Amino acid sequence: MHDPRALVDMGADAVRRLARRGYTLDLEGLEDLLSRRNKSIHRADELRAESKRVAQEVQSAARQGADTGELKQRARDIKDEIRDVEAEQEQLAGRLNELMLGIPNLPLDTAPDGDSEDFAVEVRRHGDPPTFAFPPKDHVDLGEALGILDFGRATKLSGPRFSVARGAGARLERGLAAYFLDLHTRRHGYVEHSVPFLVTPATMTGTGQLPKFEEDLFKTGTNNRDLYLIPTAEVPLANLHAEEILDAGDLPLAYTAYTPCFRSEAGSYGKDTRGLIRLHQFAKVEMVRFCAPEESQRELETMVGHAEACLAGLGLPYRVVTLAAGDMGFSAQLTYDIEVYLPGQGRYREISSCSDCGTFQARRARIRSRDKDGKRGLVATLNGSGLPIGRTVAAILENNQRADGSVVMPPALVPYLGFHTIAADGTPQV
RNA sequence: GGAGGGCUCGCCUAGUGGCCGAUGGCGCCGGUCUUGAAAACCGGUAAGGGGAAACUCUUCGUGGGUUCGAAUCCCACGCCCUCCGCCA
Repeated sequence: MHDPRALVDMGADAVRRLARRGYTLDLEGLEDLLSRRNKSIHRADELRAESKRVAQEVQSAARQGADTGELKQRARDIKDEIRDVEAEQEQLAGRLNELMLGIPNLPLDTAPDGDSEDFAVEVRRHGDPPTFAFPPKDHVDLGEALGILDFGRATKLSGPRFSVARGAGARLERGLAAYFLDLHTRRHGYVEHSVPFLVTPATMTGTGQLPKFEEDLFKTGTNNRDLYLIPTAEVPLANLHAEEILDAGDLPLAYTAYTPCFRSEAGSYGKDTRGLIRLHQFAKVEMVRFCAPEESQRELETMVGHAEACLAGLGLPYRVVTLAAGDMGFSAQLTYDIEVYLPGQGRYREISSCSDCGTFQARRARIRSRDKDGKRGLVATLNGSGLPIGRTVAAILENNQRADGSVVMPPALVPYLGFHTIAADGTPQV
């Protein structure tokens, strides 16, 4: 969310930047609504001040034994008027809030033009796509042949877009999670958290999923409580400090959590229906950082580095791209995607998304800081995947497959797995 | 699910209808003193809205209500604690 005043002051520049992501800002409408709300606030303030004065007069009149009947009547009249003005004020404030909650973050000018992934600009590449002396299989064929992935039974249990991992496959998932968490906590300075997977509407609003994207979420309504399943650990992690004032000296804060993620994938019918790429439930290690707003762009570079370290450590070829202004998430002002090479598809696919949200989420969730001089301000929030387990499993299987159908594990992972190869029959080779 | 107790400005705490946006202590910040530090003493120290500013309004868990006037009275809800039941 933006400060409505700041948006109005930015004027045409705000309109231009929002237009880059396909949002048409009605600047005059906003200005008008803001000024009407402010006038209403001012009027209500005046009336309340008057009402206080009259109450004082009643008291002093009563002390002197004078008749208070007339004064009391006047106070009652003022109260009625206050009621009316406050109702108007509430209505205007509600409309303004609703409008503000629906305006996406302002893309930085460093984000390229465009409205889809086709306009992403490559920043750098790491590693080379492997070459095979045989036609490489995709992770579904590999995983099912090895008996470590079972999509058929997942569908039996829950319908499409779910997965079951078995034996060495399940162990691979668990090992990856431990590997990523160790990397972030021991080498990158993140504090590991274990967080709720069900959160309130207010929490979902803090990070920007609500009110606009409810259809992307799974919702529960048990015992008259509306709770949503988290689509990413970014939601509980970034909201940890909602309504708080952090000590500026403690920044930056770096948090990580390993959680399942639940996404309805509404509107993606027929897209990536095969395999581990797009599921209703997947597991992910997430990174979240809180920092001073002026540090956020540098912090984003740092965080991308942490995500890259995950891939580099596993020996997976990847590239980093800057997302186009119109392709970024609602809360982001700049996003880098990391794409891993998938031999089964013969191309790079998104495996991590690292976003600088500036103060956009902090204003929604009211996450502030106070420096030594007592000066208060909003913090900046950043989030990045580091990394999703399913897509990483797919990348390892496809990149490390051998002609006989066996798969070699990345050396860095061996201590976490207890085996170095998954044999063609699915047996882990110690 | 049942019974009781609680929720005040970072923490603890005073406050049972008006001069209370709210007492005191701790903590924190600044100053005096000191070679420096500690101690002592003095001063400051909640958040938010509106306003260029002066200033003003709101907030004592949340929402309603009574009243000219509510931290204080009434109602509902939420959260926390203790005990009972159930449960991983």
